[in-house]
Amino acid sequence: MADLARELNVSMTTISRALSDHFSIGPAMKQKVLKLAKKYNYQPNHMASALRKGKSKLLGIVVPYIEGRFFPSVVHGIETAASKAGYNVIICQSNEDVAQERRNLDSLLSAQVAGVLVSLSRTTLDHKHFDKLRSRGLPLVYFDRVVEGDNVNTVVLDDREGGYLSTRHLIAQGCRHIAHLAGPQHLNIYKNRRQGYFDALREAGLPEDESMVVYTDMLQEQGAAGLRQLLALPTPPDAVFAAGDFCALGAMQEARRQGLRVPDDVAIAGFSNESFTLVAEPNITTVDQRCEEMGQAAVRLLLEVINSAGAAFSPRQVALRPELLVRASSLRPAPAATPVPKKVAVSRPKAVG
Amino acid sequence: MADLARELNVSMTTISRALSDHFSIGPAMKQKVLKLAKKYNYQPNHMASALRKGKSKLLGIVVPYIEGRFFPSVVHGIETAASKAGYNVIICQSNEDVAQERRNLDSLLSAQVAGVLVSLSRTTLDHKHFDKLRSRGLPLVYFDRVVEGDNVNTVVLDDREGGYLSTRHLIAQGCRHIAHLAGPQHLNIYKNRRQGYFDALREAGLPEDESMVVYTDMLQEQGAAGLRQLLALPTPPDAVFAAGDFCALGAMQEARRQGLRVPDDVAIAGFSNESFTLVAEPNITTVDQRCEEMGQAAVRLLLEVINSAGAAFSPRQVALRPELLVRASSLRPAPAATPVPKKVAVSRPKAVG
DNA sequence: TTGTACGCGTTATCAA
DNA sequence: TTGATAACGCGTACAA
Repeated sequence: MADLARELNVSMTTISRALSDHFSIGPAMKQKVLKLAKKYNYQPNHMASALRKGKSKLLGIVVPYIEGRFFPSVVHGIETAASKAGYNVIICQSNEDVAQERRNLDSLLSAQVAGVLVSLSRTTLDHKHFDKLRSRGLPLVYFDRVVEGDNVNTVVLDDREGGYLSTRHLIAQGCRHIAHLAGPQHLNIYKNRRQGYFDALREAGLPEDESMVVYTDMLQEQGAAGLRQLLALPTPPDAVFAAGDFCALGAMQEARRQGLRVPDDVAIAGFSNESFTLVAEPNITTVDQRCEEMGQAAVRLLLEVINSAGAAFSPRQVALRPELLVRASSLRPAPAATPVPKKVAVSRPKAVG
Repeated sequence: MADLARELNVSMTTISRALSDHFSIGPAMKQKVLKLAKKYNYQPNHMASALRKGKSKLLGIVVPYIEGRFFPSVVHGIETAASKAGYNVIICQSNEDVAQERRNLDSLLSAQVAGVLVSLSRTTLDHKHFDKLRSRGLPLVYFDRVVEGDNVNTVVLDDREGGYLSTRHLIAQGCRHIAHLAGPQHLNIYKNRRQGYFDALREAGLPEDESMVVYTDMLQEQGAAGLRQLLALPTPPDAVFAAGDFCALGAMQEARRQGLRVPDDVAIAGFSNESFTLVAEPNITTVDQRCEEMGQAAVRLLLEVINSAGAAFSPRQVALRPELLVRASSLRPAPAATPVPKKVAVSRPKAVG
């Protein structure tokens, strides 16, 4: 600060230059300043700097909530990547409420963040409120729960591929009547998981039967109820692909209540790699969502947009490749009785960015 | 901004007063300004305001990491409470590393936060680096992993009480040889859980036997190894109180591998209310840590310090009351054979703030 | 009730 | 290579 300038009999300009590693500064002077700064343990005021430069080192995050396995892990990835790049993160929760989401955006706007990372609330149907960011030129990246289209920056798991891999695995285990416990179809993630399920069935020449699909909100009880409903069909399923682990757990518990063996009588696969999938008996087959990678990819993309400052940046959509984790709940005792059907066009994974 | 002032032919001062609800402002004028502000959707610049007033609306959080059940839930509570009070939160991870923790503090200092909430890293042995905050008059509250002493603000779970309740419950179930899987004793939480365990034994007139305590890092495998070690004793335990759920899970799995029935042959209780405790078979008895309440209490305390601005504030230590969740893993078929010993002095819960 | 003038800490611009 | 000056957006004495 001014103290340093006085003590060294130079101007504040010189101090500023020394500290910010400006090119026009003598190495000798620079060392002197830095040394004295240490001694007084000078702490730069990011606010003043941001105010002057119009650029802060803050990123905003808006998530529906910070709980469960997914969002905390993504936030973990975001914070790690941001911190590495010299940014701090401000975190906001929308509590699955659009109105709150709107307030979050205003709040971040006021905090002068350099960019925003968003995962949409469940009740967000239109996204006019994000135009406010656009009009201020604030870089924006959606992750996981995204706005669809090619004029936005997004980072998602390739959920279709996840559903595809999972269902294909069940087919390879010899299952021929595979049911699906689906989630709310207005969310891209559940829509795509269902699509992957159908893609795998079609590829294997199995019927795409809507009566084998039960729509739920992915709750544990709904998984149980869903399976009950499916078992009452003329041809009950010999496998279930659930779009979420809680739902899969509910189904598995219900199966055992009904005296069925898992995976022998009915194989089960979930989605999300919740920690309890390794605790349940039998361990539940699931799909890992690469939470941390998603956070890091989102930050990487956001920083690219920020650093492209002005230079027209064409929006990018990144899809991460999911990982199928095969566990006991879907592993038939006499495995691979049926060879894996060979891939055809429809099975190609989407481009991975 | 200036635009509004020009449009209304008044000074910026007037605008400022209208927006900040100053007392000396005409209601008519105030309405006009607010209306125009909406129209232009004016967004206050918190940085400029903070710079001018020397007070920001930002709180800093430093946690070891954002994963698992505990920290995300506390952060959830913190963000909720802070947001309600008009604050935003900046979150930092120390990754269990003191050096990183130090950098986090510098970072928050530079961001001009109004106060800091900290849960210490595992490798933090001294805490001189927090003096830097003190010397700048920055309010500081520790939570969960705290500095001990009465000259700091802390919010913790009453871990001693948790250990006590858990052990007392096992005794009431008729168990007489109760072992303890303990955690690193330099962390207050594990030290206190162990203390509660001993308190309950003493109260019931049972021997306090160090050979029944195995020290671990609370990992699942260590729980299994710990139980193996205990079962090799001349008088093997008929119950185990583990200071963490992962450890309890490992012990339970090991018990079943050895052909023992849980809880009949050995009863098991854990700590933390991890979500898998409800998935494991049998469900695991555990202690809920009131994560969200902890976050909210920490924010409440921090805001008190902030608002006491200058007025000498005497540090406070808050302890939250834990909740014992009794599940099948510790519930003997013929329960309450032994009456609960009556409480004596040592069993009194500590004051709850 | 309103306006004027200045300063918070930093940096960009221009001149030396 | 360095210095003087103004400005970022807002809030607050003080005067009107």
